[in-house]
Amino acid sequence: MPELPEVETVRAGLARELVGKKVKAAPVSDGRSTRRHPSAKDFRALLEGRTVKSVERLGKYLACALDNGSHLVIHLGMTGQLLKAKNAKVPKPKHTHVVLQLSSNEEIRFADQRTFGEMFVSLPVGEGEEVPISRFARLAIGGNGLNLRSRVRELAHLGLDPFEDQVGWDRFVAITRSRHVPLKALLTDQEILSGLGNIYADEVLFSAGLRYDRPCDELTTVEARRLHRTIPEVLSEAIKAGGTTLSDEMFVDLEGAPGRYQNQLQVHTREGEPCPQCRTPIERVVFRDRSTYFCPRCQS
DNA sequence: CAAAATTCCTGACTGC
DNA sequence: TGCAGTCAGGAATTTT
Repeated sequence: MPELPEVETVRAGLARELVGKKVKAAPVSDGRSTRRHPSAKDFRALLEGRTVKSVERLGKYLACALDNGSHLVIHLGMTGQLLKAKNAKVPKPKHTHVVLQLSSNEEIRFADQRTFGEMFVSLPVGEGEEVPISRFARLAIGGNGLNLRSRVRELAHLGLDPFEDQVGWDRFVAITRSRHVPLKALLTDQEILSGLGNIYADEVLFSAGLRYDRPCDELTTVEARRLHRTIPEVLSEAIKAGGTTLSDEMFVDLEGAPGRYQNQLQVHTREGEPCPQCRTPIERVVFRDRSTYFCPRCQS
């Protein structure tokens, strides 16, 4: 459930708490969270003793640059949480799978009930090594060779990030015409656009006045431009509100505080409630095995 | 090749 | 009270 606004909220917290600190030890109690490494030992060996230089975000991924050129990459999956603790004595939350023990004696705990999330250390890209970048990511990277995609090979496949890669409407319109899928499938395909998930795809489509099942290559130029403009508008409002915490209370920031954007959702999780624009009841349909909420009157 | 379906996972909730 | 069934969905993998 963490999507771009939630991940950005966590990034800002990590930038405050982690930058300049050394990871003394990183014990792993559930290897599923470090599954990209052959064993938890390998993960620990690559991370322990390293100092964090910066914390970046691309799509729903976090990448902490380390002092030897590696990156600690984190994805929260559905239920992943990063929680700060003053010291090791503070009781660990349920489902804590990895603990970053810092030189300050503080800890960052990674808890993840459903284990869809992960952490891994990405080794530096060698000199002259070419990282294969997808067609859509190439549109995003432009002439920027310092882009995170070229420094972290595991993130090279990610499509346009609405904030990290700001493409003009003409390029965006071309992207909407490059595939023939329902609009919501386009918005949530991380290899085309990165950062949108089920919640914000619904919210963006409502704000743009477009139905989830419109074929993406049949939008008029005016409609595609409206969509292009709406994406960063909705996401930046959600970031301002600290992200969305639904009733499962799975998303919290580093301090354990929930977001506030759930109070501003226009349609998502609001089945049967009146549309904020026209008072028509919001509908819920199952689309591609996921819930989709929309206004049948305002969205076409 | 693109698009759609399946799989992973656990806790909350529903109905009997 | 217990218990089987259902639901939630990000992304890798498999199938069409």
